[in-house]
Amino acid sequence: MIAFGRRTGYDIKQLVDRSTRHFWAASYGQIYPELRRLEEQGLIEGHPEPSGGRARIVYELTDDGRSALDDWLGGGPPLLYEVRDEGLLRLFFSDLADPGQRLATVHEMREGYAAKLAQLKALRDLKGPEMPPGPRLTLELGLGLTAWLVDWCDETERRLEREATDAR
Amino acid sequence: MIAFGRRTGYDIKQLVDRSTRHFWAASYGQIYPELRRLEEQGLIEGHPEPSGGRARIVYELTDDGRSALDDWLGGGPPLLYEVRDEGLLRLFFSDLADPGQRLATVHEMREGYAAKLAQLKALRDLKGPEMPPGPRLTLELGLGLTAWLVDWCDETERRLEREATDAR
DNA sequence: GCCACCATGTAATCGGTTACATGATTAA
DNA sequence: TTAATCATGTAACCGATTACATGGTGGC
Repeated sequence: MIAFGRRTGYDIKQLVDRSTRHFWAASYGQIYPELRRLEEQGLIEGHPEPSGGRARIVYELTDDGRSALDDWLGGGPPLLYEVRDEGLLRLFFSDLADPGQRLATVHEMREGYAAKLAQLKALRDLKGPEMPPGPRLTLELGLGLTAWLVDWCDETERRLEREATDAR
Repeated sequence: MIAFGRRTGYDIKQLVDRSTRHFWAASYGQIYPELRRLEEQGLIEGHPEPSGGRARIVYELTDDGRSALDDWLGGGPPLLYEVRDEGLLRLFFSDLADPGQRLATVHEMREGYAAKLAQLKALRDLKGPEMPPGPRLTLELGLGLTAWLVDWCDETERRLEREATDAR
């Protein structure tokens, strides 16, 4: 985020929430200590620039930081990929509950995915078409993927309903 | 997992790796201490059942455990949903690298998703059609979702290649 | 005899969240 | 004047991973 331009910790938090949040979140409790660590390592540099009487530290990338970034961008070690989806967990164990419960769980999942989809759409409409290719691509993927999830839930709900009536 | 039948910690680890791993992973370092905590809370009960000279503790659900499970299955608090995808992170920041890098990143992502898809397919072929509906549904979703991701990467690779040649 | 598998566990550490504390600035 | 926003930070805790340590069993 700092490589895109000089940033405060606060800036970074806002940016993350408006861009990478759906596949990589961050909290203040993570950001501020990390900024200190990165500065100790000489990868970034903080400059106090109070705005009025309000404390403010703007960070920028050092040459070392830039080359560390380039290393990471250039790839190498396998890419981390992790998902935690409690809805799916509930669905997995749904054979342990009464039959109607499964349909309710899928519906709950659908609501969750739909809410996420709405957030991503709002983001797209807010940022508009003047986005750089990188952020644009990740947003497009997020929109497509989440829409797929909503559709899957819809189809599965219908299938479960059909099966339930067939069984009668 | 214990609700599906009596299990050792080792059993649980194997099961998780063969079923929920793609949306909810667990390690020994998490499982064994958690079994102790659940027993302290009276939700499960461990019975030492050595197999030969090999130590072995089989756990089963108590009535309290069963009703705690039912509460969770019945829903309530919003479902946790978290993703960490380093490939997407790299793609997001790809405007900071040279143009060709983006294509390489998308390709790397494709390889990762394809590997995951292969694992899920192996799981399906292994377990076959005699799966209960819950596990079957989550596996189907995993397969569909991961296939969608592979397709997205393929399409995006083609799009980026086309744009690169058009620009010349 | 050896290797894959069964089986249990812990110590160190990590990455991260939650909740709190503080206070200035700006726009309605 | 008051609410939203800008801005920094920490303490307590949590959930989890990694790496290690140990040893028995079963099949080739």
